[in-house]
Amino acid sequence: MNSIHNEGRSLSSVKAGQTVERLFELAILLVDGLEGGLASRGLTRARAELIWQLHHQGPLTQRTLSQALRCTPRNVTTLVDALQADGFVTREAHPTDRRATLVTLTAQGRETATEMQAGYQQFARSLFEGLAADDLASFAAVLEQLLGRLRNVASATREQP
Amino acid sequence: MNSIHNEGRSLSSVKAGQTVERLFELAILLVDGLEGGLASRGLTRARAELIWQLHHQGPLTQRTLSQALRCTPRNVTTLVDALQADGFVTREAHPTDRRATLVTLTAQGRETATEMQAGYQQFARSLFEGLAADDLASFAAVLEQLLGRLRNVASATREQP
DNA sequence: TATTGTTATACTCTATAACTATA
DNA sequence: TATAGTTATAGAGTATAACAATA
Repeated sequence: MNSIHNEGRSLSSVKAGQTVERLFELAILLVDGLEGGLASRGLTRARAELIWQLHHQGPLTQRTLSQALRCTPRNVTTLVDALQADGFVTREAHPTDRRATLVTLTAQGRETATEMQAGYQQFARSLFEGLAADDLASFAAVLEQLLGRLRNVASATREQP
Repeated sequence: MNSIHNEGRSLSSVKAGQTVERLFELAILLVDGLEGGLASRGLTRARAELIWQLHHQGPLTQRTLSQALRCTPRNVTTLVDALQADGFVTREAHPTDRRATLVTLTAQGRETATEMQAGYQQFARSLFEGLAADDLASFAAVLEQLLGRLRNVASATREQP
């Protein structure tokens, strides 16, 4: 008797658990796939994110980069060192603040960023290829809801950890 | 004129790109949230995954663990060293193969695994709370399709990198 | 001869703390 | 005094290669 009474709730609960499992699996596959593509260009995820920021925002100080990447200034030093050694970025003098350095993409860095962007869009198209527009739209809508909840949790956690 | 002709395809393409961006954001939030919870128990993601395997499959050799975790045997040595030092696992003699060691959860390890599982289910319920069963079902269906594609890509990449 | 786990070594990401040059 | 970036040091995950004990 209880089984009938609880059926809806139990099923939803099980479904929710399974779906979260799938979401985690998806997360892992996405990140792994991304890193595989980056490795073939001699990049790691952290270094690629730095290039990505510069590509979208133009030259930035290391201070700004450390905030954009949510890591310490010391960490940015290491990343920029590596990217500079591999020819992706240069350190330029800041026009008005002699303490700061402007990290700037080289031609090679810009080319790499452009390739990453193209690969990303190609990946997006192939992932959803053949999916009905309606299905994509409703999937995206639920995804947006989930993201809203998660962003709230994340920002609350950052403020009061 | 071209804009009308291409509208459907362009819109889908844009939507696909946006949705992939959201998927990546979701992946990051999921992993970050997970790691926050683990850190409060003195665990890292890699160590938690090892505990998770033992919890679901019982005592395993390090060889088997290295395959389950997709990392080198050497890496497993480091993880087991750390987990053993913190009291989560022990190394036991293999009953028939004197080369192998069986990594086994301690009482503390089992308790931690149980807590992780409870937290995971709680998280799953709260993430989907209030979402209509239909929406959840169709979301899960699309998710399953995407996973199918990604798994193919991933396994193909592993075999011919 | 093949397999299990280890020592040795190295690279990457990350962090805190102390310090230099500049604002 | 505060800020930008560095040196110094450390922990964690990961990898390859060489080696021991055992199968």
